[in-house]
Amino acid sequence: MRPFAPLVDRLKAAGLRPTRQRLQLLRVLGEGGHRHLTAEQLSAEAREAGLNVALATIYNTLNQFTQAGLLREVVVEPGRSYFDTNLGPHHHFFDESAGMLIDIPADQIAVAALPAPPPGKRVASVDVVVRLTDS
Amino acid sequence: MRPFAPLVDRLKAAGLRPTRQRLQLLRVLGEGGHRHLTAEQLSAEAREAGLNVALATIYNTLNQFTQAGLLREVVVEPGRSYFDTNLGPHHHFFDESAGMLIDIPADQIAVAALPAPPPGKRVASVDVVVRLTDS
DNA sequence: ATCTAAATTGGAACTGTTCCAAAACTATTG
DNA sequence: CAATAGTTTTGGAACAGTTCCAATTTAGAT
Repeated sequence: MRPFAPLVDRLKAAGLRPTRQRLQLLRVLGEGGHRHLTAEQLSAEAREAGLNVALATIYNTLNQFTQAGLLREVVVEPGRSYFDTNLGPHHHFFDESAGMLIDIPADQIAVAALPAPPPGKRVASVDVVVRLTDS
Repeated sequence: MRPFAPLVDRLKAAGLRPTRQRLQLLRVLGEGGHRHLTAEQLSAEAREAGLNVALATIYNTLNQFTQAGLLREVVVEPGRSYFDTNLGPHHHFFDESAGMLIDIPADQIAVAALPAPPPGKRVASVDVVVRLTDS
């Protein structure tokens, strides 16, 4: 059989049908540790890997994966979304000039004493972005 | 014709010519405490106030003010920028469903033990965004 | 195999923002 | 306060990233 079995299970567990495109993209995303990719970057990698996946599918898939908890969206720049394969608790350096994100392990930043959220609301996430410039 | 004097000074101090549009927008921005506005929102407020300022000028001005340190840009949503009139150190709640920002005073969030930035880079800012959803 | 619902596709549409050349303005100088 | 030079403003076109759409293809169940 194919070596896709674990990926298939991963998609099924997330409530997503294991289609060819989703499997291929999941595999590309999983290559080489934790990564931060934009839609265009993923599209380019898929093309390099010989896959041909429509850009609309890239967007659909990234959004579905995010919704399903297989990815996390990181918003650091207006007009562009990054998708993070690191699902554990952590934060980010953002190098604006390079447009690159670097993980910061959660235990290296202590966020203490969060004020209570407004009534009727609850905290969904706490995102810390440390912006970098050349020095 | 002189209730504008302090605003004129503020612009000059920032190295910006005190043009009619910049003065008018600076005044709108200064009304009613600290605020978080998008370009469209500022444009709408200006229109309501009877000013007519081109959208391109709104964008130019917001960017110039940000550059000059009269505003701060807050990135919480892909595809839309918020501009913050609160220049002091602080962080934000972001209510995604309402698209609204709420200030969190700096002393209510303790960010400790930041790791060293990569070589050749320095920390430009530390932005904490606490995302809210309905509970 | 057949069938139905879901996913993919390419392209058009849409949103927020920036760019552009022309016109209007601000500051300076005589 | 007039002429001038350099900025700023303007409306519209252009642009980037993303979403939408109708038609086609595919997955999973019968």
